[in-house]
Amino acid sequence: MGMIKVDDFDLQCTLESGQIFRFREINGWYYVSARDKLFKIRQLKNKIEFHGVDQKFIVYYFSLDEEHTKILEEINKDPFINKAIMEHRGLRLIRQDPWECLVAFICSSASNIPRITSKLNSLSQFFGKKQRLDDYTNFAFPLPGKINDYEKIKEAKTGFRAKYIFETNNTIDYERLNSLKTLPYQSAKDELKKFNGVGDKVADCTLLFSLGFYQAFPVDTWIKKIIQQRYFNNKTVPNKTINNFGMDYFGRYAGYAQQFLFVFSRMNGNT
DNA sequence: AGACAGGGGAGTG
DNA sequence: CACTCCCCTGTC
Repeated sequence: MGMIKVDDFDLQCTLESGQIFRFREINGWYYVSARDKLFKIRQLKNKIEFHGVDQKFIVYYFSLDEEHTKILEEINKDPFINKAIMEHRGLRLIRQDPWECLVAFICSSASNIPRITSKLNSLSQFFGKKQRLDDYTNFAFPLPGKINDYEKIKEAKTGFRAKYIFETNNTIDYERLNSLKTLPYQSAKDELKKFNGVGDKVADCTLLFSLGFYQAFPVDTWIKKIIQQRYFNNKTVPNKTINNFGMDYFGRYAGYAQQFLFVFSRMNGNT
């Protein structure tokens, strides 16, 4: 158990911003599954309280050690992004496990959050180890190599993504994933895109959420919508154009800008 | 009730 | 680049 004082951190906004999928709120606590870890956490004003992992992990996982103020200053390029930042002050990027992150975003294609959660929980249940915290039971996310039964993967309702997950599981390991951290952005992205089921968006999510590439600017339909509306005079442009624009305009922490815009766009509906 | 789209990607042309 | 299909589920 532990308790930390935090500044500029909003637990709920961070957890519910579409970065991670395996968490659940019970009686004021968030129970969070992160690869092989299961912990619970809650926020009371500027304090967070947690059980199940040590403080070092919490600080790392929720990016509490970063120069947050400086990052916000760097991406704060205009009144609109400023508004998005102010409305969702405390939103942080989570530092995920790269393997779980990659599979999660392969599952995300043409899907939505509840269904992604369902797929990941089923995969964990079928291939991972059972865990318990208080009266809450869940399953650890299986290691690479463990998600090796194609029929079971289908059973997790992964649909056409089943073959992608199966192939990726059989060819990837942590050494290969972690080695991507040392590559330049574009090379790391190209490497990820070699996996079936991984295109620009899934690669960028994996790079941003789990491999430390803060310049990555994932383009999904929400980001496409808001960027076109605010920066392209509401004209339809290719995703590649939006990707390039985001990285050029917001700079080395473009991924943070993307996260604020994503939450802002979703909160404000599809108008 | 059946068509349709949903926080992409691959395979075509 | 534009277009279609991919599996599945909830929705109108």
